[in-house]
Amino acid sequence: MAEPARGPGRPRDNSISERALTATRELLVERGFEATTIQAVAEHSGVHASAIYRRWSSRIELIEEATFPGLNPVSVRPAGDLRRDMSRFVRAYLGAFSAPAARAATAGLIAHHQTSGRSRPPELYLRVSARPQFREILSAAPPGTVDPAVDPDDVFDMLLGAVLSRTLLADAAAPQRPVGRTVDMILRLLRPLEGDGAGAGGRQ
Amino acid sequence: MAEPARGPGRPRDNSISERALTATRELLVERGFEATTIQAVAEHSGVHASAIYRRWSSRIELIEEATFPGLNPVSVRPAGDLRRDMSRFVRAYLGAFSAPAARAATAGLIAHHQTSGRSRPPELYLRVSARPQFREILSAAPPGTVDPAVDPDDVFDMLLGAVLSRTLLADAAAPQRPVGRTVDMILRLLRPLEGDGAGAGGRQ
Amino acid sequence: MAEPARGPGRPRDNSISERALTATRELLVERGFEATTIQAVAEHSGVHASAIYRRWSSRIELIEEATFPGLNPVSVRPAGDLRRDMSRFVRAYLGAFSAPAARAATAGLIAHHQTSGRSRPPELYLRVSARPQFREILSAAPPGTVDPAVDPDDVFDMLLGAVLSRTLLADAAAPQRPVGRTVDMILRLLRPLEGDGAGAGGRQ
Amino acid sequence: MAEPARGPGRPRDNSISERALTATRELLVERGFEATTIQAVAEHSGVHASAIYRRWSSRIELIEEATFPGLNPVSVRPAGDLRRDMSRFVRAYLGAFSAPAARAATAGLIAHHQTSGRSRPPELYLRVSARPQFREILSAAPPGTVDPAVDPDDVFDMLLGAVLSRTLLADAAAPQRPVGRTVDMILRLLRPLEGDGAGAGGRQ
DNA sequence: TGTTAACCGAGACGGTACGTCGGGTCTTCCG
DNA sequence: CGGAAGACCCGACGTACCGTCTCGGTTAACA
Repeated sequence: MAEPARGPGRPRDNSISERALTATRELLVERGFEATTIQAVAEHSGVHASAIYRRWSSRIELIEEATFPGLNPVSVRPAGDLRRDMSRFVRAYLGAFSAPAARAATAGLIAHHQTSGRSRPPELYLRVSARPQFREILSAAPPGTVDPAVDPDDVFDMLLGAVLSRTLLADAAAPQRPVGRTVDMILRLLRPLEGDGAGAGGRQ
Repeated sequence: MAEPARGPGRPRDNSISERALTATRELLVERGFEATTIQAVAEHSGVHASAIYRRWSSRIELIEEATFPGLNPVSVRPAGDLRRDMSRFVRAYLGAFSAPAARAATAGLIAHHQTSGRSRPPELYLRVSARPQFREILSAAPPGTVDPAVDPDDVFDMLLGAVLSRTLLADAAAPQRPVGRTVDMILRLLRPLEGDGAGAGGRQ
Repeated sequence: MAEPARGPGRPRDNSISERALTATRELLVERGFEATTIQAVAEHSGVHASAIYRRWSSRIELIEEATFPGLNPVSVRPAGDLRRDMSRFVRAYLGAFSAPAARAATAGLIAHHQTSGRSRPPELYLRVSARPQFREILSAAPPGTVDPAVDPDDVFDMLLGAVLSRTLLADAAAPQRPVGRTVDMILRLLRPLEGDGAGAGGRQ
Repeated sequence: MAEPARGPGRPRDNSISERALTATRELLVERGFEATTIQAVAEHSGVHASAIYRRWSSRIELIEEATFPGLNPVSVRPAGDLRRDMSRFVRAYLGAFSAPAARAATAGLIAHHQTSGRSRPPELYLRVSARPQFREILSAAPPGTVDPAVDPDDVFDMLLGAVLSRTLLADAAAPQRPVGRTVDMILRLLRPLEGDGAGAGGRQ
């Protein structure tokens, strides 16, 4: 967004960045995270490796930008209709991780960030901007729609299951579970208990 | 399990395997998945690298055996009390992933298996023997306790969220969310809808 | 020499050339031939590398100009007094190589010119204008002073030993052998043999 | 000489060392010192670069061993006949530097050792074991043959001129000046002055 | 009591990727 | 047009792991 300052010196050739990012995504899909080395990207894209190092300080940063550019996967204004809002949110949230390259990269990125430097918190990719958004949607829901006894964070963790099970674990070739089913599950979790609330949940 | 044939020749020194596995776990915790190389394990354990290659054909196999030996994380006989059975199951299931070394290895192993060889299906570590077990518990529940409209696989995916969010994303130093909360969530999902069942779930 | 045409446009800043050459000499002395890269000169002098490339087409040319500008190390008119003429010549000749920067550069320049391009003949730095001059001095010597059986080139080669042993091989910190000793050696070589000339030299 | 200890572990493949050294010499002659990189040696010899790094810690060490193995160029027992002894010595000494690969490497090696580390003194290649040897020959000469007023080191420096002028400066294709001429020059330097010794050389 | 076969350590081997640095060329902005 | 800045391709550098291999030297079970 916005040209990068444009000072003196030869400007960067944008097509080089694009070629590198595209090649990165292709390699992620075709050969996987481990094989997506800077050398391989250079060879596959025709860009010289040093031009890649000039832009990204490591292969991790390259892969991050190729798969999660900007890092703001979800941005939905709640309208007050719980099912409708949730449906849009889940669709957008899942969408950020459903691109083939993102699917191929997520586990590797998490593995990397669990350890080194902790430059970015490991859960960045999955929670950032999404968890607050999720809470916002719940706040906007009509009174009586959401059980106040339920912790939104607990529900959000459940939603993560749907995301990660599709992203990391499901066979890439298999058909994805439809999004609507996941929304139903979330709504089930939020629904207030009838009667006295002594049914399933309540303790602990 | 079962001694390895025991023909002529010098038998393997079991203490070497143990030292290697222990060092592997220590390195996973202290330095993370990427830094847990065979060379590092050799150096840290005092075992020579070739003795490690004699036992495990790659660093991935070494890490797998060090963190998920046997690969049967859960084994619970359902007793028919849904809350009680589910509580024991979730506790056992989470337990398999809560060891520090397993936490440090899971993402890396998933990343590896997403691609290469597909020797083992990627979701192995998380579903194997657990998904059928989960269904079994639901089957054993008293009639009327579990909504027949709910797909057990959808619920299981939600449970994965609780597992993975603790395993991969949460800060290792932060306190873990208590297991009971997760069990409540699962039971909420399974609870039949009052009235006609056309409430929250049903469409799509 | 002579201003460079002075057409339209901004004239060259001469101080830049000087700063670069000075920095080159300093780097040669402080860090040696290999470390005297164009990048290092740019950094050390505050002159941008591209301004250096505008003036010299390679680092070799830069170093050459910094250490042997003009390439006419010796220029002595012989007066006919052999010892006096030779003394002045040797002093001037050695002087051309005794500057610290020249000492540090000579071997590297020779190594470069042995191979590449042969743009300049490799022995340039050591013989050009000096070998003819040397012969001239011998011609100007009074008859009977110089043995006609001696090949001036052979003697000049010997003189090179004194030069190179000081330039390339002697420890920079060690005291230099005095010039007079070298002159004595040269004169010994030139002195005619007494008697029949059947003494030391003569055959071959 | 003498097998290299033969400890445990897989022994080194000697043919690899030989192939590398041979390729190094070939590249020195054909492409020169600067182009004799470890990569080029690897490619030209078919030996993998890592096998080269296992034996030599830098390209300088590789080139040193390829051109001056053992570093004892001269080893002559003086017999007491000055001309004969000197002739054998000069022949051997020149021989050490006359191999085409040595000619191509010497200047570069000197340039390198002038600076870095000073692991080996720069003049090593030219003086080691030769300067003492030279003095020994002079000592063994019959009395009256060598002028005691002459400093052997001064004479040796002159000899270096003959060596270096052939090694570094002469065109590789040109015919070499015959060795006998150089021996004559040396003997001229050593010859005692007739009469009182106050002739050509004396003081200063 | 030997054989024999597998173990163990050590370390060489050909590979691949890493990230850095220097080389020259070229392109842009500013004075 | 000169000068600073910096991107561009290129290639060498030396390090670290990978997984395979060949050794010399144990160490047991078996004949």
